Amino acid sequence: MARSPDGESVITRAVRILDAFGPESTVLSLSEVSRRARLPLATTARLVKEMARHGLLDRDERRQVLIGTRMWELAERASPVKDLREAALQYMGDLHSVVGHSTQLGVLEGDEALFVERLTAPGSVVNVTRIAGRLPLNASSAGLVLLAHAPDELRERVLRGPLASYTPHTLSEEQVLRAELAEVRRRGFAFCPGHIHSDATGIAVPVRRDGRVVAAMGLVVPNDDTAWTFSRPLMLAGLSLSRALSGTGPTQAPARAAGG
Amino acid sequence: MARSPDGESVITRAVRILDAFGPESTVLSLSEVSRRARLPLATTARLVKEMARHGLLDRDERRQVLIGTRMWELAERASPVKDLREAALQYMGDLHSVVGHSTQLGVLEGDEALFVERLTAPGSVVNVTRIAGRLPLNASSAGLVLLAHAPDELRERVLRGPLASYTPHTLSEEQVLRAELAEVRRRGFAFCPGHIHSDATGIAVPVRRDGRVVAAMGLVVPNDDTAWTFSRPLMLAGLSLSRALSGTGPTQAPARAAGG
DNA sequence: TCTCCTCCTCCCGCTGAATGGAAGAGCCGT
DNA sequence: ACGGCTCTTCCATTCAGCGGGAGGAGGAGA
Repeated sequence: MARSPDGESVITRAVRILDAFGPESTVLSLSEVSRRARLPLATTARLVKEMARHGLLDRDERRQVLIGTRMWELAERASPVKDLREAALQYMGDLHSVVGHSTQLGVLEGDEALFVERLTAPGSVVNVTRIAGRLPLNASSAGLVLLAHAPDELRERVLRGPLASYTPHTLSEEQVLRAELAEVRRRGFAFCPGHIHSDATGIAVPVRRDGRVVAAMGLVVPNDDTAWTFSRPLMLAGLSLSRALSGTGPTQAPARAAGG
Repeated sequence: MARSPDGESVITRAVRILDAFGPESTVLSLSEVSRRARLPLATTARLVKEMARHGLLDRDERRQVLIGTRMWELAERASPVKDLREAALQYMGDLHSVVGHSTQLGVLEGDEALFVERLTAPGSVVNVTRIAGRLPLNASSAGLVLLAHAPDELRERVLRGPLASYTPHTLSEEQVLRAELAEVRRRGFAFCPGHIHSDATGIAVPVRRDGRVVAAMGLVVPNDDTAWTFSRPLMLAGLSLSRALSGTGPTQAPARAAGG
């Protein structure tokens, strides 16, 4: 939408600039931003200046660029995720203290699972998720739950699209995945032994607000015979959280179907 | 910077749209957004559509507009506030469990104190702060600490500017405020009995990263003779948190001086 | 049922803000 | 001193953004 050769709107470019930052790259030089965002340096400089003027970005004493506090404020003040996290945190805490393994909460964002909250157990099995981190829908237990209850259009798109694979156990074939999604819906939870890491089992249940699945709460436990036993407390916690979310809040946490 | 009569860039308008949302207005109709952002309806519609395309905004089944999850992700993934909150939360928790009153963490953002974390005590005295909420620098205890250690340019601007007043005890005169800031620096904490609400006393200490004040940790306790006694545990918690923040992290949480 | 109102989307011609190559200034290590 | 990096500034070009207004959809009231 811009008069540039590649035809992009200012907002697209601004998002690309914000996207240049990540957990491993919180502080970037202007040219690093330019390279990561694939934008001409002059354009990057102008946009960064403008965004910094509004506090979306910040520049330290060395003129390095970082995400601004205002960005956090705008996102936090009115985000539906905030309600969800606050409501979920106590139930996640209870669950975490009972089962003693990593507990996490994921929502559907684009065509992936976005993890919005996590409680880690010291010395637990490997856990690749992190707050504000993403995992493919077909590979993670939370992703399977979200995918199983997603709008048809999104589910079909993901099923047809390329499916990520972490281990030999990852569900990366359409028919197998399709069958498992039906099983997840029937059984009420997703059970993923070794799907992401061979030593870990992911289990996840749907979290509903007024009947609609808005998130998935999950556990990461050791991949052994006892893994199944964690499904019952997890399901209970999921039902409790769903009950707490339903009926009261005017705000709906939407499961976005629209892609990029 | 835009060709519109009022001369604003696209980014300015986008921020104005995001600013239309708040804790009391998380879900808005398009025309409400248009009115709050003071933008023509057609312009608002176009920008909202574009922003929703990138997940910065979302639209529910009734076409109502709300903040998108992507917004939260972009802010959370790389924000310096994230580090600060995560590091602070355990010390705040300890403090909270020892003193049994509301505990909060504020940073300097623009010309105000922005509260980024809070632990509330059930049945505690009134506490007007909320997460992602703001208070004037001269009125709140956290604000006084931040102002006392702010760059000269910012401090002088605030001192000269209009000073908010909540109660007769609010420091709303330049000379009184100036003297108190010196006292805050000397004494090491801010003590604000009845400055915001006559029943409550705010106390706050600086939180430093590598010597630089990056935040203020505060308590809200009853406004009585015992209030002073809370200053010592608070100072201790502040020193512990500062020590935990210093020396390790590569990221600096910048105290923005530039205004809007 | 009809009217009135508000809500929203789409159309479309105008125009000046955004663009990005290039020039130049600064900084560092060799 | 020099090559290689950084970043800022300049400026002619031009198309993305603009927003008034038409028109459709939906809901409340009569």
